[in-house]
Amino acid sequence: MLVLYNTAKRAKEPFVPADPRNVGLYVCGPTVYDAPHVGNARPVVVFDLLFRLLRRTYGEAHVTYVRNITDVDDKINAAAKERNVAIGVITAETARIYDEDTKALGALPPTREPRATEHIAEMIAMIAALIAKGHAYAADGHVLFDVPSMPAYGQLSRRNRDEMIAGARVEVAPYKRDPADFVLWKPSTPDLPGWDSPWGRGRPGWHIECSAMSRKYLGVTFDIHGGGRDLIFPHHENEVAQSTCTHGGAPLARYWVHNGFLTVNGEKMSKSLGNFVTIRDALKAHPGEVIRLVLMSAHYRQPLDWSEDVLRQATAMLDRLYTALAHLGDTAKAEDDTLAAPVMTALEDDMNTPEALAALMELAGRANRATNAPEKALVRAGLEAAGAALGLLGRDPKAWRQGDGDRDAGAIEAQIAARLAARKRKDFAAADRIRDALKVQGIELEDGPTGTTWRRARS
RNA sequence: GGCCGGGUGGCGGAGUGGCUACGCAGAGGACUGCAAAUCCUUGUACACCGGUUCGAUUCCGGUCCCGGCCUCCA
Repeated sequence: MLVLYNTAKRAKEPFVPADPRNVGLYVCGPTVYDAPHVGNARPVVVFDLLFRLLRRTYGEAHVTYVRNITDVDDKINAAAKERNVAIGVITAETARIYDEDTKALGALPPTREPRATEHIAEMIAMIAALIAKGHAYAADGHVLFDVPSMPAYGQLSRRNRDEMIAGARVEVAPYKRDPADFVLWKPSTPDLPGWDSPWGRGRPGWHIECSAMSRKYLGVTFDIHGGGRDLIFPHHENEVAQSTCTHGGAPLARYWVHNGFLTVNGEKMSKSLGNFVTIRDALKAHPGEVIRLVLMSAHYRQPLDWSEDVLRQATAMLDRLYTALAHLGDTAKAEDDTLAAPVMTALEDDMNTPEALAALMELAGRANRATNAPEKALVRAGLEAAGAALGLLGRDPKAWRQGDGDRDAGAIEAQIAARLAARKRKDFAAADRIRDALKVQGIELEDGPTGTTWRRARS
């Protein structure tokens, strides 16, 4: 039984889909104006984990995961202007990088990745419906959502209108009837992207795309809406307002799941603070699997501090796991994967990845202790099932330990053979010289009962 | 100012009203020609002050500190 912490209730709840044959998950995706950083990777990994969990429970064909791509936004316009290239160049390039980076982190592609610019008509229709129902109004070329028209506004983020107005740090635009009103549509000057609409040529506000696209691909009410916790307000609150008012009060999402931040020295990693590392740069120094494991090393709702030390620790954990797999040799896995159960149970408890990883490490210990084939087969089945649930351990242990570029393998094997010969004639000094020479090159030797194996040391 | 989170051993990080996960690092032992890998053993932890309780790290109240949202933000 999957249990999730529902932000709307501020409590853990059993997850029961409205229709188990058609489970819907919507996650706010990237605004494609700049290469994503590791903080942006956190929800990618967290919701990939949830996607895997749902698919495992309800069947791959019965889960729809939608993650949008926001390709119309003022930051994109600014980036295009700054680099003096067309907007389409920026969005295409950034979307490509995002795709490559998320793939490198072992994230499955979502079922759908709709783009905002391809759903302008749906947004216009929704805005028109909101105006018709008295929840929005046109003013000065803009269309605004009329917050006072919705008494329940603020439930998700648990803040009321008065507090927001009192705490507002921004000047209220003159065309707003109420300070809390937010933009659904805004006018575009000729140099900016724009679409014809009943309110003139313009472009959508920030929140409306998610309301329009989730409706189109998942329906009026769907199961889970996810994103970073910084989206709770205003983005998700406003999505709720737009969608429920368009749909006569039908709720937007039944469960809301929000991930905590990645921090650096305790502070949120963000573009504006400048304390970010792009996924791309992180991948230059570490395998994607290491980064993925780091992002799972803390519970998803907790802050997670990004540092060299956590990367080192995640690398050590993967070394241990892949060494354990190697220890199982070529024993085929058993049919029975019940040994993965503790990992699954931990994941079903609001995606408790630290506990799941602890259980996984215990399986590694068991693999190392296993002496007979039936037990090895059982442990392998457990490790593989648990690895698949976590999106880890998909590589060949030998490839992990020795690296993909095997260009030196022949030379290394030759050195190992020479050392073996030296050991046979008890010339340990010569044998150790060979081992030390390899070590300088980052090659570590391990003598086992079935011979000597080697691996590349990782920092 | 308003609203939210969080403070766990050298480090990362779960969890629990009483039996102190897991990993990394450290120590001792086994194995090894010596190592490495592996196995076994091992350590003083729960911000502070009160309260409830037979008993609190875990519940309640307060204090201090850190972070987040209220503006673009995963």
